[in-house]
Amino acid sequence: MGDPPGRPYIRIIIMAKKGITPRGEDYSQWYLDIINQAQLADYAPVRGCMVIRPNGYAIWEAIQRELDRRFKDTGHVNAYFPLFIPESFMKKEAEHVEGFAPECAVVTEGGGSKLEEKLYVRPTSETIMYAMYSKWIKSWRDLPLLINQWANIVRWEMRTRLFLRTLEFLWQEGHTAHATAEEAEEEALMILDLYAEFSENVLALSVVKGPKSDAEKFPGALVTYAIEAMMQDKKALQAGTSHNLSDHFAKVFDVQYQDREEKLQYVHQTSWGVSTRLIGAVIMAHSDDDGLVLPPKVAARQVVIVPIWKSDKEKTAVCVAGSELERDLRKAGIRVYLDDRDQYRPGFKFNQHEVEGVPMRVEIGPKDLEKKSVALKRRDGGDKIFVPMDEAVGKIKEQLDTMQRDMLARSKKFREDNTKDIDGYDAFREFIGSDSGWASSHWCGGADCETKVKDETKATIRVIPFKETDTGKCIICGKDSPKRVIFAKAY
RNA sequence: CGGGGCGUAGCGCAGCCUGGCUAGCGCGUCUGGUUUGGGUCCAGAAGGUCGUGGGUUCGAAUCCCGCCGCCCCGACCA
Repeated sequence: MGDPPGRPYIRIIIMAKKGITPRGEDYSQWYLDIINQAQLADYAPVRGCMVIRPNGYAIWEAIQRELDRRFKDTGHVNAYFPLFIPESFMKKEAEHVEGFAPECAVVTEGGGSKLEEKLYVRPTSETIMYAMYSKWIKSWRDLPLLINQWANIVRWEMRTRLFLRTLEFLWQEGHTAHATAEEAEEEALMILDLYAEFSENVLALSVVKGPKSDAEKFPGALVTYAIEAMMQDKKALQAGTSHNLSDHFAKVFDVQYQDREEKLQYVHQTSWGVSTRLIGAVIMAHSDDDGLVLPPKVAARQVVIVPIWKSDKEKTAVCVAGSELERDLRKAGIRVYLDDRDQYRPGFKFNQHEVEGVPMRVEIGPKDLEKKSVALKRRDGGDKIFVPMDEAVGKIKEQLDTMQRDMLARSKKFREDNTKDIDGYDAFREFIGSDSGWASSHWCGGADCETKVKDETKATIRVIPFKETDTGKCIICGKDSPKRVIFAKAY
């Protein structure tokens, strides 16, 4: 990998601690160091592909668990569609093919001979799913159809980055069909809210909701809604999207139903997804120079108990106390691990669990036994606190809840503090050019103005916040603007 | 695809400029002992087609040419 230019000496000294480059020195190296040190992922033998290691996959499992429950609660069911999509399917919807063709992997051979029709490895599953929907949907009684699938997909990206952009990634894609345009719009917005609620309450990631500009919308959609989050380097990261597809795909895949008046109607559809990119978002939003910091709700291990001893007699005593606490915590529904490995010293364990982002550490040593107390340390900062042994479970639970809330509050404050109303194009260029955060600025809605900003500053319109209401003048062309939009550099 | 960097033990690197005899170092791993409230210490051990193909040379990790791969930055994108 090599040293970055300049200051090699300083880097060695700073890095000596845990092999993590400080954020302030090199943000993207810091991100990679966290992933490496916390053993979240590793590079695969194929360019642009990654192996998600157990520590990283556990985060994905938590995301799946939380989201899947929410999908089921709102009436959706899971299914699985094929990885391969016939070329002809991909080419049916004009915008869709134009948007995805350049980044598709295509299979031309199978079983030793050339295929009659090429097979696309799915970059998303609209086409193959809707070909099936066409068979399944005949009557208004078949609607709405609310299907989700957990799958892997492939997009042949030029430049990749662990979790944020890899050739293959894991995601969920929901695909629904409705009788009316209103119902489809309602579904798209309901899912957007679901994503936002999940993002804030589970990932502790504050987000801004709203539609995308036409330039940023999904190929084939009528409108794309998104939730956008701010990373610690003040760049934006799209954390989830929900599309109202209108009847665009229904028309090309002939998804029609007979309504109550016996008339044939096209369905109105939505699709929506979040991916393993969210793991990257969690890492970048919360972690620090000492390693990974995870919100308790996505941590595989929420609490680690580290017993401390000198003699064998002490060892027995603290381990008994430790396993009793472990049992009680587990009974209280907390994911806990008693780290009684005797080949490592406590200091080593402290560091390891900090690097790996375990939200809370509990220390039990001879002094604690004497005082009938335990020491608690939150991963997101603060001093060690001592609590009576018989109150430990309640206190730990309370601390984890507080930590979850504090992390969201910090995420929200950071985003708000670094989002500024910017008026005037000179001020805007200065603001974006100095990587100062998100610019909330007026935009007339014109594609030309949007393109100009992108070409000249690298910033794009991330989202058109629902919240904004005040009118003004477009910072680029000076024409009337209906509302402020968020401009930012993005991942 | 453009710019930059790198490829030597599981990982991180030195050695290359100025060719030479047995290719080193740190971490990790293994064995034994010692330690345990913030990354213990000591002793010993295992582990390498120097990315790959060719060339120059008495001799190549080192010089020359080709190829492959990976990482970082940019254009494209969840």
